[in-house]
Amino acid sequence: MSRTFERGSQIFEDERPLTDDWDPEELPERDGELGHIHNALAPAIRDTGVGPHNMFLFGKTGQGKTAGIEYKLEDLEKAADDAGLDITSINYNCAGDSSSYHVLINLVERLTGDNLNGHPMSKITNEFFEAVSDIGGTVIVVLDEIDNIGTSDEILYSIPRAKSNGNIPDSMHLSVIGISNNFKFRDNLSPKVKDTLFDEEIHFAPYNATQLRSILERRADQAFKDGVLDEDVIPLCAANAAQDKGSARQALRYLYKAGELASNTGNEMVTEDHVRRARERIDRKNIEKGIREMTLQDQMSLTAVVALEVEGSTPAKTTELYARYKDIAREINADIRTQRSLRDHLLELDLMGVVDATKKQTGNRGGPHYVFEMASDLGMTLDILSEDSRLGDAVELVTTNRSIEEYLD
DNA sequence: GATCCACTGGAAGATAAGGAAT
DNA sequence: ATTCCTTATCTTCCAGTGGATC
Repeated sequence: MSRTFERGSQIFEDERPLTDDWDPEELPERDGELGHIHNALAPAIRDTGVGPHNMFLFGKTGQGKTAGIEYKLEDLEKAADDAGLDITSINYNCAGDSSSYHVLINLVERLTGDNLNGHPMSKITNEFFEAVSDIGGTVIVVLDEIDNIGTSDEILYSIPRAKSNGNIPDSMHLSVIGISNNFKFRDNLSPKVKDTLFDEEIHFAPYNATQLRSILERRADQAFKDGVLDEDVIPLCAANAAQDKGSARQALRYLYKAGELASNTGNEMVTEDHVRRARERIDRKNIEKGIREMTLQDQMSLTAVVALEVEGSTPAKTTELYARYKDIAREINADIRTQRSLRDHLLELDLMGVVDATKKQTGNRGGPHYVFEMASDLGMTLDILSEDSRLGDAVELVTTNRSIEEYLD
């Protein structure tokens, strides 16, 4: 069977609004947060001696943090033009930089064209402030995904203090806006950075199903041809994403994939069934990626949860999981860690969203303890784990145990 | 209501691996 | 090649928690 490539689509009018790098024209679902940002930026336009406040935006991925700040900065620059004020924003994404040093080098390269890699930190810092001084007026540095710099947070300290340290002229303003989806990063920052940086902390809470629905509707309007979406398609995508992470990005992926499935198979309508299949594929990809990137210890911990889940004995306590974990580690000849360590791994898996950890205060012996169970799809997880070259044997053992038990029943 | 117990959470120190400096 | 530094990951240890038990 041979297919010819065809121009145009029965389904899509314009696919761009469904992709990650689309800049939305409005964000009504984020009115509250945008209001906060507005207030924090407002001093720049008032021009009464103070620059815009430093800000820290945090919230999980796909909550409109980046889109929100870009949206307000655009507003601000327009207002500055009208008012004849000199305001410049520098947008920088720290993904791929592992320290303040890297970030500064790349910022300097972007501003001056010189790559100063290898030079001492102090020279690079000076070079950066000189470049900023050349721009003059009000300069706002936006550092997206700032958590990548880990604990080397000098840059977050030096930018807010630039004026009082005499690095830039008194006549100008320099502020920094940090964006992060990692809550731990915020807690681990050094106290002096917290002092200087957090004039404003703005939290982006996950979208609920209704909000996701209106976001999807707006994008779908532009992306799809009229009337090709079954009426349940958008609510289903929204509900699925809301239940999981509350991420707009995720909801859009479901919708886009569903559209592609319909388009590729020559259907004229996108149906609920397409959404279901799109979701299965995307979720499986996500779980696969997550598991592949785990350390062996994480994978074995997960296998232990899977094993007990298969037997129907979840939610299970740490001790029960530890016994199973030891069996698994022995089976594949891996190092056996302590129970304390396993607990940390299990809690780590909880953060990733693969398993669910619940803290209980009751129990036949009292005192606090955790119970763990699977959060992601058991069948898919089992499938993916058993494909692993090393863990496969252990997984087989787990499933064989089940068949023996079923036999005994 | 004192004591017990299974578990937690945090700290301190050990160990290994990777990178930079010498 | 060797030494030093940093970072990540574990282990060991132990006080703290709070319902169960006597």
